[in-house]
Amino acid sequence: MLCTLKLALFPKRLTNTRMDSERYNAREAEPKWQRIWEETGTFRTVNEDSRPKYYVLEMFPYPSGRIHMGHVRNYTMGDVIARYKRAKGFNVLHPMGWDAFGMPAENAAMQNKSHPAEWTYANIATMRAQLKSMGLSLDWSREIATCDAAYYKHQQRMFLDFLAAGLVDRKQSKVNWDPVDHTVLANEQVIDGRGWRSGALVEQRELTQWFLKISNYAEDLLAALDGLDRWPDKVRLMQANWIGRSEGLLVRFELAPGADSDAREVEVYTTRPDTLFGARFMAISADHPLALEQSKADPALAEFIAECRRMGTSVAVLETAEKKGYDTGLKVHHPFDADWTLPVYVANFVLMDYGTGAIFGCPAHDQRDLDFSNAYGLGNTPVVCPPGVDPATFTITDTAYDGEGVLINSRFLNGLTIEAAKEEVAKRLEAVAIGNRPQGKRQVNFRLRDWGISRQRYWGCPIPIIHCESCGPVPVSAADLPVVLPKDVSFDEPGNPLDRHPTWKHVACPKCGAPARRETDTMDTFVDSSWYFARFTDPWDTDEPTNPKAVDHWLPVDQYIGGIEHAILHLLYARFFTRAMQATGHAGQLKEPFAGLFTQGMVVHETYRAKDGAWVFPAELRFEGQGAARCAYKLGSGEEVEIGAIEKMSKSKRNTVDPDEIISTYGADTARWFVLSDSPPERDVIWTEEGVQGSSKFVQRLWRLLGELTELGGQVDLPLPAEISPAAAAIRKAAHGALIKVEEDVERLRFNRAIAQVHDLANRLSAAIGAIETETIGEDLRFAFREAASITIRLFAPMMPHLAEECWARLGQTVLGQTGPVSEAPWPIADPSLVIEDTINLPVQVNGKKRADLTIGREAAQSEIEAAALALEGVQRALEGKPVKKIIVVPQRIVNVVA
RNA sequence: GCGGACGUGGCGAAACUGGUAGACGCAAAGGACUUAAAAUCCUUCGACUUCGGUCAUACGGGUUCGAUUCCCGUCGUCCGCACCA
Repeated sequence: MLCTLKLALFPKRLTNTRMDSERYNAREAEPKWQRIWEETGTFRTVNEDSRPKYYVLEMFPYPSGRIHMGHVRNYTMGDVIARYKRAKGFNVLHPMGWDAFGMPAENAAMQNKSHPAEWTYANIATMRAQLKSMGLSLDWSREIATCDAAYYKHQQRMFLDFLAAGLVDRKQSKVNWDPVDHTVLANEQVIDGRGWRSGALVEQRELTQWFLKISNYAEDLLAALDGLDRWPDKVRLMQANWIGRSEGLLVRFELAPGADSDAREVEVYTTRPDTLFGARFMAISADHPLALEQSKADPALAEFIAECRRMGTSVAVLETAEKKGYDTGLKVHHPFDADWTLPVYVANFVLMDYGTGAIFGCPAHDQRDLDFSNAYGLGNTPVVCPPGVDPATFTITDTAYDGEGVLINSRFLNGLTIEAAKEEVAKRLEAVAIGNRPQGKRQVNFRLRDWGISRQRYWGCPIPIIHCESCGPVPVSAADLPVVLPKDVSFDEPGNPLDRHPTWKHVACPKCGAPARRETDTMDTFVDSSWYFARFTDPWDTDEPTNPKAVDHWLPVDQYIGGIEHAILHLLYARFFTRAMQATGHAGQLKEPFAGLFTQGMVVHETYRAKDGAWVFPAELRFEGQGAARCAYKLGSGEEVEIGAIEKMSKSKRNTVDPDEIISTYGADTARWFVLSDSPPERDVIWTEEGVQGSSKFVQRLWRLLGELTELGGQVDLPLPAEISPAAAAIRKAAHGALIKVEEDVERLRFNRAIAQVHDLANRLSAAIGAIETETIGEDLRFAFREAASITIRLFAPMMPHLAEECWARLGQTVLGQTGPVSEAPWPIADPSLVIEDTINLPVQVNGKKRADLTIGREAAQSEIEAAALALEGVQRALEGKPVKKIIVVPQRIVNVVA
């Protein structure tokens, strides 16, 4: 646009017109190549192929409306890998789909009176076109959308299979209720006491829910993390913490006689049985059956329990909440001493859903117990004495001791280490029986809870269950799948439209035929994304969710790429689903879904704020000055706005840059190059206008450089002559050296380094061109130029595929025998011998400080190097006549003279 | 509170397994070309310097011939988990 306008205004600028025509025109070239790739099916992948497979996958997007820069970064990285692996001879699977169910579609429906399906499919169409304009090497023939009945019918089928396999549970439980979205949230979806999507403070409610029994696999999900050696340690650690394994002991405490209770005992779970002789009280949860029983005859206790329930579970509440308790008057016997009784409190800090909902309190060695004990005057008994402290004087007042030590005040445990004492207690309590059960039992506990998947929403996968008065919940028969969402729904009022639909839920019981009612809850959308990677391997199968042959062929995903925000939720669910699918015959031999995981950083941008506090888009601003003096002004009014912190691009802060605008202004290659260039891929990248312009300039520079190389390379493709000039050797060295490094960097996903290598190569080739006299170009130089052009194009082709195609096509006009697009060309083969030189440069240090450089034969003997190093002027000066003690020569690296 | 990561020029960053600290890019300064601008090309670019060097990888120690890299401590930033018994 700008160019043509200029030409119209200044028609006399003929020289510039010529210059303009020599510029690379991304706006013409990019759609052209995208069309060619599509028409020739360049990136279509066939399952039956003799080449080794490589499955590269980026986390599929939610069709929110338009793609953002985070998508551009994510999909560019995946595309570089896909294109590189394709060039390396792999049969690459690189599919794309849509995580299409979810709340925003319903919110949009409420606001715009449009149907969620309409909204979603329109967004998919927009975003598909946007992704295509990025030039991604995707196999669009495998595209899936999770909101298609063709997809979710398989999900319903797997739900039924999981149900039959005992992997589904229906139970009443306390759930996290999001009062804004009017739906239940899984534990994983509650962040700091708030809904992960709505940000609303989560409430506790009792509801009957469907659960997937992820806790069945807790042990395996934890243990298998060790084998995921191509996952970031951080993610593995986060998952391990989330699963939260602990080894402990179940201990039964008998109720002392005289208690008015049906219960005979209270069981506690402890990881510190060694501190049993430090016990001062027992505390049970407000939801513990014994507490509930006792409250029936004790109104004060009932009130206390109600108070506990009213208390929120948000961080703020928990941090400030006092440790409160209510003495039930009940007593329990100490397991090792029938004459020793402990009072039983109902306490607000004991959780019903961890362990047994009851603990014994050892104030001396647990801060929380100590706070409680001090508040209620229960005292404490130190039983672990820190090393070097006299047991006789060791006391605890305000700070519990939870470190290492030796047991004291503990009868038969005295003198033992903590570990030995734990073992001794376990052994003794296992040997004692109460009734026909031992008093103690070792138990491994997990923090991981089962995955509640019921959501009171419309736009999700219907749970294929029918509730019958007499038969209970009855699975829909597989032949009746899919249970399709009704289209005629209204979003006029809050709540679940499925539930208030006039006819949809009224069906006959599949078992007895009596009138019954459909389950109106739909599945958590994380279910949809827990198996899509498997569906991609054969998305055409209409009968089965997956084709086990295709699953076994393609999976695990060799390289999965996405944001760190999915470190627990999606990645843990997908790992669980893989196991559940395997148990039900849907996942072949697959153990883990993602062999390699990479979590990329975000795209961040400066924020701008007007005087009235409103956020301003960068596109609405012009900038003046630099550094501290840099200012931003609104384009229309000229009002100065405040330049704020660099933050994640977000619509609310208006610090976004629209990929479409960047692509139409600079081209997709520029955008791709920029998001890869500045920062390491796992770190955040700061989007700047200068940076994009830099990338754009480099696109033009490569276009010119390759034009020159192509021209200098000549018209024929003769072999390399025997006689090679130093200039030609230098060019070959630069090209092959860069090739070796780029290959290594791309393999290790260090795209920023790979890009630096391409820059460096361009600098070297420019310098080489500048240094030669055009008349003296011999066949050796021509060969070197042709070779350098061919290598360079293929090096940057994964990052900037359109530019590469244009350069490749131009080169193909001069070099005989080169046909086809660069997207189908093999990766160049490096010749390492070209990079090795006869003489090397060795830095020489004296006492660890560099004093000189030594240029010496590559294979020089140690004695030769030592003598030459000592003879250097810089070394002699630094030695100041001091005698040399020894000389360290690290071959090919460094010489250090120690004086 | 528990667990983890990180800290390098004006900025984004490199530096392999302990071996020349700052590759590459951005920004900046100077120059060439131009009536001028853009674009392009060339040069400079950690600090100090008596031009020999000296000091520099958050700070303080240690190991080593040699430390951005390994160890200990301090400070700071970020992330995850959090009444988990």
